[in-house]
Amino acid sequence: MRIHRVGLDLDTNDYGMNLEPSYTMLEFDSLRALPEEAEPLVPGPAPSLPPSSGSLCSICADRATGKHYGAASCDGCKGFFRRSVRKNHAYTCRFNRQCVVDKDKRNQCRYCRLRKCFRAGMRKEAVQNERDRISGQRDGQRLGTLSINMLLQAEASTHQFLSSVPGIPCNIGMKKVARVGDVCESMKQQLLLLVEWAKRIPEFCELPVDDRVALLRAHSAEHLILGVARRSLPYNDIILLGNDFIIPVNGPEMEVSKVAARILEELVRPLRELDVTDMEFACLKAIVFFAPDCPGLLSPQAVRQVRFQAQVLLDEATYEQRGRFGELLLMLPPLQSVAWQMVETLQLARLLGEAAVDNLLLEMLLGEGATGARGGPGASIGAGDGVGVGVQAQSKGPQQGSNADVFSFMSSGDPALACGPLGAQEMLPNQFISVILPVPNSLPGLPMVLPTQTGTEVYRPGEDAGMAQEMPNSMPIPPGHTCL
Amino acid sequence: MRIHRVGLDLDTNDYGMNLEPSYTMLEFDSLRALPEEAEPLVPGPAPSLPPSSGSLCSICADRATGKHYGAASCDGCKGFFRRSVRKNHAYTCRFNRQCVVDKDKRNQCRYCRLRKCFRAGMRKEAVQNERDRISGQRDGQRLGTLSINMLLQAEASTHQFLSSVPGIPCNIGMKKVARVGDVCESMKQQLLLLVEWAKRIPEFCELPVDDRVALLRAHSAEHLILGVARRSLPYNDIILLGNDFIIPVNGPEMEVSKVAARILEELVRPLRELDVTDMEFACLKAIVFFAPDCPGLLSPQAVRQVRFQAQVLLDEATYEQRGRFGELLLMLPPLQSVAWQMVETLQLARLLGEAAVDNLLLEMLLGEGATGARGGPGASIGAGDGVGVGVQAQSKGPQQGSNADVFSFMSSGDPALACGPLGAQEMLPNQFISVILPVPNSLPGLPMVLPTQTGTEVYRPGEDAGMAQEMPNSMPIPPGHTCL
DNA sequence: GTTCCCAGGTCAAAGGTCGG
DNA sequence: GCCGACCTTTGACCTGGGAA
Repeated sequence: MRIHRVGLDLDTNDYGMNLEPSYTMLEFDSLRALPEEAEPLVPGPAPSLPPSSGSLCSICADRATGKHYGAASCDGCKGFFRRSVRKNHAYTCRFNRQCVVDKDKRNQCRYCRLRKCFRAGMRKEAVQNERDRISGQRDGQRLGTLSINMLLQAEASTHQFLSSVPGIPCNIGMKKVARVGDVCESMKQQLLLLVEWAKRIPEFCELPVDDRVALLRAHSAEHLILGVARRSLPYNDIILLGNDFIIPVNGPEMEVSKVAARILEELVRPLRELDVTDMEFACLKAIVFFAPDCPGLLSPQAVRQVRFQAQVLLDEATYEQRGRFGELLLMLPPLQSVAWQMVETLQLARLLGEAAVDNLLLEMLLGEGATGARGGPGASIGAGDGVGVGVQAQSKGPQQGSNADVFSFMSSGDPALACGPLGAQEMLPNQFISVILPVPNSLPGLPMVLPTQTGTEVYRPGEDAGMAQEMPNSMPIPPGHTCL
Repeated sequence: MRIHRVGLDLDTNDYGMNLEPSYTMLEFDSLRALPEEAEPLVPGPAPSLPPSSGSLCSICADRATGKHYGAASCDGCKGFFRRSVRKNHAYTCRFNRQCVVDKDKRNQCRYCRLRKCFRAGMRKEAVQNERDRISGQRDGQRLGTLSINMLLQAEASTHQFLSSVPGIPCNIGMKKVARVGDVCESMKQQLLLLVEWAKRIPEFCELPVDDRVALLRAHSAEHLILGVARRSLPYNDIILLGNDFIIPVNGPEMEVSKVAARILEELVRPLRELDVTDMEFACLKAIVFFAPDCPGLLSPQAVRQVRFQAQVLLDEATYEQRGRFGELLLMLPPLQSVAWQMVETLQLARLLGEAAVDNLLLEMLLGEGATGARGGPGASIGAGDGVGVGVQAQSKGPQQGSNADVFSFMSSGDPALACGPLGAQEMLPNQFISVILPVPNSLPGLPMVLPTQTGTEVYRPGEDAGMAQEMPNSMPIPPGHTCL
């Protein structure tokens, strides 16, 4: 703005350069050469002098609304000048370039009108670049196909079984200290909820079944820890399990309490200091889940894309606080570290006969052939010694009767260290798939918030792709319509 | 000048504006450039402007009028931020949320402008309601002292011993395949360079000595992997060690090659796809290094602040590409995972008697009482069985003769799993400290890139703070001026 | 007291909108 | 698609309070 004023005369000069020398309107020129006080004089044949009412448009003598682009002008000439300059219009005069430009006839010759704008002192340079639109339509945060709302819904669906509302502290004096069996039971519950959660993510459902299994196995321990950390946000010296048991940092089970202490110290505390929100948690969970490094993935690029969307969603959900996005993502290495210690502890407890480890836990947390074992502690303890052959048939989960009967998930005799990053998917047991991928029968009627989306319909090439259909809002997924 | 102008004005009169705009533009530009350039030189009413380039708006690079809401900014961005916060505006980007925000284009996307305001450090809370001021809210929000240039310099200092320039592929046909001893030798070299690197970071030098030791130990394995991944960026089927040996993915040492394969697959490949820059590497290294979760830290908050600065630097360095910052940070969990597998492999090789592991490696990679062991594979193998008591005295490192003689780093009989997160620092061996913390004598004369900065001078409250002095450019750190 | 910094505010003149 | 009456946003400039 300041520069405009300083350079005003010079700016005007420039306009002279591209005007045709054949035409001159000397009377106007002489006016322009004078200081700006001369402007109100109306040039040319206009007989009626402007009385006293201040400002007339120096182009068309209409009422001026102020100075625009260097000349007192009306809104019409202002807009005309802006449009002409913006679009770089090149008009031609159909007559003799002597057209009268006044309020009535100003639209009869654009060439002469624009020329008069310049002569009145309007400057090209005063027209700015296009700006952002004013009328904002919120499109909601969506990127690709992933949306915050969808993640929040998926998250909400896993809280329906909770006795307490997350984030609301309960009276912990009422709660019992978990024994090893309680811990395992809670873990199993949470793993089943993780499967339910994943099924709510359309991007997950569209993956090949082997990839779905691989993703579910790969970071299940981290999801358990993430969940317990979130649940424990209101507390200081205990962590709260999903089945309402607690683990005190100074509890009787040394190893377990040490994991609890790390959860509190390395996860709960920083998360509480950040005051992490539901949206952020939802994004973090998806980021952890869609790990493209997970071994044996058939379509790692698809997974990478989903994670990319999730991390950009988190970025956008946190952009109001500098550094917040980074701090949240930097929770993930300690999350991984704590998760591995948890698995190690579980492994140890199992080896010492302290814990009867459920098959689902065996498969998802301690199983080999997937990331959970590779490089993690599961690799070092118990994986190379025939663990997992002796099978306990248990299906005491309250939710959808687990039809896992017998696992025979030992396949290669490799020591876990030697487990390569690829080629693991073909040894996934069918039973495992059947455990974690049942059709969700009569899910509670969570409204589908995205009406324009195709809901949870699934494209299954070669199978029942033709069955894909639009689902109405607020309708539960019908029985038999599989997400997978 | 005035005559000139009049002449141009005459020209103005009748040229059609549709003729040869390019010519005029050039003419105009040359004219207009003069006053603009001359403006700052005018001594007249100029209010003591800082003549140096110090005050640019950190959002749009226009001239800043001071700090506003936490960030150096111009009046435009200041007003924009205030209006946006006051009215609780929710903008939408019409493009890809990557819009350039500079002086010319700052009005083209309000979403991206507001986002950049936040990224530059503006805080909602600094905008007040109505007229009432929040008393005593004079918040420094002191942005740290960490700078990209300093990190780049520290990084450069560790490349001085390299035979090949990083990033430039060499003829790998000339290189020898590493045997286990070569690998260990390279690791030791790199660990010593890590110590040198750390000493170049003033923030590191200001930490208590115990914290310095803890940080050096905590993530040394990750630094080795990060370094080797970077070095191997140009290659496909080998990784390149620091001592110029290579490890092929299909080499004779199965376990080693498997780690190499993971490095290539999970780190080198994504890093190459991102086309990671030196600046980004430097930031990542600092982010990994300053890990506040590292156990036994006396001043975790100080470490956390340094890491915060580093991650904000990385964020700012990657601003142009949406999602890039997140993708870079998401390299860290696989880095940790691969590092642990590497340590596990080393541990295994040592137990099997295949490798003679140097004391430094023992201490920094396999040592207990620090993060390296906690939750990682070092915890599962070899830590609980008396390993580490039998000590080999080796000091064959070519650089600065390692005066590490005997370690006795077993202290508590705890099984590794039980290693608590706190209270580990008092059992650090003095020898270790003396190995890694010598005063750097006569460092090579790397030019100080930031002339206005205070170089590497150290503020040491209570000690020799008075000695802090401006150091001239291109002057090596004088002998006896310790960073530690 | 004086100066500086950074909150607040103002309003001319840019911008955009959208029925005609 | 342009026009232009009508509305919003921008930012240069200003005021004032508190701290040094």
